[in-house]
Amino acid sequence: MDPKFNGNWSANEIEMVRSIIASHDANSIGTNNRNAKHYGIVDELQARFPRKDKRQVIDLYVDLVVEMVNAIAMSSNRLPMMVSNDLVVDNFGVMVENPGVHGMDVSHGYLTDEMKAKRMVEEQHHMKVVVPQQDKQRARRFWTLEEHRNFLLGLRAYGRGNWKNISKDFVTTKTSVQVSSHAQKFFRRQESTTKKQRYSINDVSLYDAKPWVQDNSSSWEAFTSNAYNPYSYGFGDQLASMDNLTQVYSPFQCPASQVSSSQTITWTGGQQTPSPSSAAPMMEEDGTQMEWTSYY
DNA sequence: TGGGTTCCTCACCTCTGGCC
DNA sequence: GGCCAGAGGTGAGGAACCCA
Repeated sequence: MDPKFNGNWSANEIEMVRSIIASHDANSIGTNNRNAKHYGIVDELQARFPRKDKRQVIDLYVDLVVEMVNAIAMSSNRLPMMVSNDLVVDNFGVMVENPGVHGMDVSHGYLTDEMKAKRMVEEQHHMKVVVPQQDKQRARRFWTLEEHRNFLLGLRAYGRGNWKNISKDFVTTKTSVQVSSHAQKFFRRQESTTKKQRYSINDVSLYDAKPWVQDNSSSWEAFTSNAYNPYSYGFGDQLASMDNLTQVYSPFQCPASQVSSSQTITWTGGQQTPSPSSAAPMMEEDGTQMEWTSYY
C-alpha cells in the first residue's frame, strides 16, 4: 500500500476500516448496485471517523480495496480457474476473477466437478441475461455522475491506461472502450483549462459534492465550499501532489485564477455559471436526464 | 521468433443541446 | 433556425502480450 495515502491513519484505524469494509462485503451478498455500495461504505467510514476528511477516507478505502483485490488475485495463482464476475459475490463492490472469496462454494481450494458443472450452468444463464443488456446499452447513454465518480475512483486505483480493470472493477456499466473514450474526453477537458467552457460531467472531481442533494436555497459558493457541505470531499491546495493523477483531484475545472485561496470556487462565464436559465444536465442512474436545481 | 490476439491511443464522425 | 461546443461511438494504427 502506498504509505503516502494513509499516513494519517494509525494501524488500529486501518484495521477498523478493513473490518468495516469486510462487514459490508458480508452483508451485501446479492447486492446488485456496487456503485451505491462504494459510496455507502465511504459514507459509513466517514461517519466512524469524523476527524478524517472525505479525501482521506476515500484514499484509504481505495487503497484497501485494491490491496485486498491484489492479495486475492495473487493467491488465486494456484487455482487457475475462471468464474464469471457475477459469481464472485460482491467483493467490496469490486469484482475479481477469483475463487476463494466468501460466497464461493470452494472445498479446500478446489471446486468439485459438481460445483464446476453448476457454475457453468450459472455462467451460461448470466451470459444470456447480460449480453442483450450490453447490446441495449450500446445506444447513446450519458454518463451518470455515479459512473463518473467510479471512473475517478478507478483511475485513482489503477491509473491511466488500465481501462479494462477500471471497467471491470469500478464502472461495471461501461465497457473498457467506453471508459477509454470517456477518459479521452476527460483528459482533453482537463488540459483545456483556459477556454470558457460550459459545465460537463468531466468537471466533477472525486471529491466534489453531490449537487442534487443540496438545499436549493444554498448558494453555489456555499455548495462548493467545505464549511457546511457534508458531501464535500475537500479540494484545493492540499491536493496538489498526487503524482501523475493530480488531475483526478482537481476541483471543478475552471481557470486557476478563479479559485481563491480560501478554496471557494466562483463561476464566471455564462455557460459555467449554474443558473436557472443555463442549467447543466445531470443524469439519473437510469440514464434519463435531470437538471441542476437552482442554486441561486 | 513470428503470427495471432488483446488492448490502448488517437482522430474522426454523428448526435444533442445551449446560445444568439 | 443556424452555429457551435460537448458527449459518446467507432475505426485505424501501433504496442504489448501470448503461444506454438
